[in-house]
Amino acid sequence: MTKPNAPARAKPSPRVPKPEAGYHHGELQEALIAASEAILAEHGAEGFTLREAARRAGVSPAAPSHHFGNAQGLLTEVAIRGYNALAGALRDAASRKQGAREKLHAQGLAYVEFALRHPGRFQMMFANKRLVADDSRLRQASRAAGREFEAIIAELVGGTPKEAKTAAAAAWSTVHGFAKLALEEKFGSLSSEAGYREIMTTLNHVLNYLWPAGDARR
Amino acid sequence: MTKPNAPARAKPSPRVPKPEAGYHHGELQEALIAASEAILAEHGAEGFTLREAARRAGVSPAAPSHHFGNAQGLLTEVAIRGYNALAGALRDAASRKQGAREKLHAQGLAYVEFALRHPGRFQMMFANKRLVADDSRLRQASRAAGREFEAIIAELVGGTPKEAKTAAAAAWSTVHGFAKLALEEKFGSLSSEAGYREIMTTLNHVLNYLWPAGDARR
DNA sequence: TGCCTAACTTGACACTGTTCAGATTGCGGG
DNA sequence: CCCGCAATCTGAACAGTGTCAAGTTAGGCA
Repeated sequence: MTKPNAPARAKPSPRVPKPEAGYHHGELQEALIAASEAILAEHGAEGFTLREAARRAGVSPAAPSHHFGNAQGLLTEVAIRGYNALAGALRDAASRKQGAREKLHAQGLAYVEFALRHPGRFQMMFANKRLVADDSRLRQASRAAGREFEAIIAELVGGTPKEAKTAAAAAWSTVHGFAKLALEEKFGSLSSEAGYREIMTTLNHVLNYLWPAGDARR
Repeated sequence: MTKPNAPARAKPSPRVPKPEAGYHHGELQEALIAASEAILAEHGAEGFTLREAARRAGVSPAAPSHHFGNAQGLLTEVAIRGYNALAGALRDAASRKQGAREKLHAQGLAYVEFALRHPGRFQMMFANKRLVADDSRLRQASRAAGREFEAIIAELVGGTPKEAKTAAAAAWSTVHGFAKLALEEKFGSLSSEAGYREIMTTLNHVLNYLWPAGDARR
């Protein structure tokens, strides 16, 4: 029950080894990442444990070090994928709308929704001390996600690049702060789906307040 | 060298016991809280350890449990004091200015300054999983700090209580998100005083952008 | 076929938070 | 004055953590 990869039907492709061999797991990197994401989903960022990830992947506690160096290395990989998923969600949300303001609102909703639906992963993405903070791929993934914002912002505010940068910082701060405060239950309980929806409508009001329709700063 | 309280000169006041007696420390609660705050200041929220706090207070690792139950209890006390300090900083900042908009800007700067000057304490205040999240005194302290915002916001936006609540959520989200992102170095390095000042001017731009002088929503 | 090397295990170490029985202390009541 | 008792703190233990060095296995290439 704990192993995520039930051998429903052994893949017939010849080069994929059986996932449960003794030594030589074969796909340990992927298995460890998947296990880590499962732990984050189940127990949040504070509940992650390298040994538990190894346990779920069916290997000894020392095995991950050969692939990721240490726990920070593994979590960095998880965070990179998280940023990629976030960037995808932001891009998706914007692509479904027309007009810069509508795109930005949709991105804000998508950002908070991502945070509330995957709290552990989200918190870990922004837990610099638990990651290899200066990893170039991590920084790149983070900046790529940020650029999804900046692209829409530039479309919305026009103006000089400096103005656009300010507006992007403002937008990111708003949705990030809202997500963080919501996750700490500062806007009410999150345990029920009703509470979740209430918080999302509060977010809608906030976005309408800070980025109104006929914005003179446009 | 690790003990913060060097017995420079034994206080002559009769009722204060010597701080280094064997059993019966006398002021253990305060000593543990002070030690915890020192650890947070030196090593951040991730660096806190109950045993280290006990060590600095000159006491066995089991001693704190008699006063705070467990590590969460001690950290909850630290967080309460943090919220009180934050509320004081917000009140101070507002009291130095005239006009609702100026007060709000000053509060925003004070909020971020608090976060950047005391990162460990700030992060711990919002680390629900490491605190007794439903402690009534903690909730009260948190709401008291929030009210410092709401008071100014109500003055600024007027309108219905619902509008004021929306605006307060917007303001808190903005400064909280900015502080969190700044602490994760998403706006540049924080290691130098120059970087710190640059980030604070960015915050100024953000505040001017989101709450401009001649705000039509006022 | 045989061997080299990457992949993984084993066992250990220094930590962590928490529990529990017992030692110590000082305060209040006689 | 002093003595019992409750509050306070210790010491040792336990289960669990991340990481390292050294040993073992097996996949694939010569």
